Amino acid sequence: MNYWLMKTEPGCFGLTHLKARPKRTEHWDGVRNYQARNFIRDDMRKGDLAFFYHSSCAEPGIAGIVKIVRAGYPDHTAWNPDGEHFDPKSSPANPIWYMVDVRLEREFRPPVTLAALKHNPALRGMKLLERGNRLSILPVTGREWNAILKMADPG
DNA sequence: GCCAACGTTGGC
DNA sequence: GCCAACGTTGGC
Repeated sequence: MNYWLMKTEPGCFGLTHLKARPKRTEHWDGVRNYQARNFIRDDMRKGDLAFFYHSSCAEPGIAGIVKIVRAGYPDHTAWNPDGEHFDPKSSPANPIWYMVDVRLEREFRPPVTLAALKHNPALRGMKLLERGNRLSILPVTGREWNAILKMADPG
């Protein structure tokens, strides 16, 4: 069982969008970075848990937890010439890009903000907090996972 | 809107 | 294979 952090822009697809989906489940498409792709394709397993992180918004932070309910499979949005995520190099025979399905498991109310994460000494060295980090999918250690869970309101 | 950091592209 | 130019990310 692995832990992850997945970034999304709430103005584009945030926790409220996922919450409104049937079974609170949606595929996580549009990853167009090879390092993130490799995590999705090779390392994410059904049953893994991930923090759902809101970026590029007024209050960046972790909005909740999702479960990987389907392991990596080809991202078909790369094959739609009219779509935002079209990539002519990708084809069903050679997909290049992959996605997983995620289901909303828990909502943090309030979210655990980036400012709070930075303030927690237990999270020193966390990849998310390293400067210049731009990866949209990041592995999270068990220690980091537990430290962040403690920061969330029990609800 | 600004800007630093980073990944990708393409000329050579 | 090098590296400058360019585009994107993402916090502020």
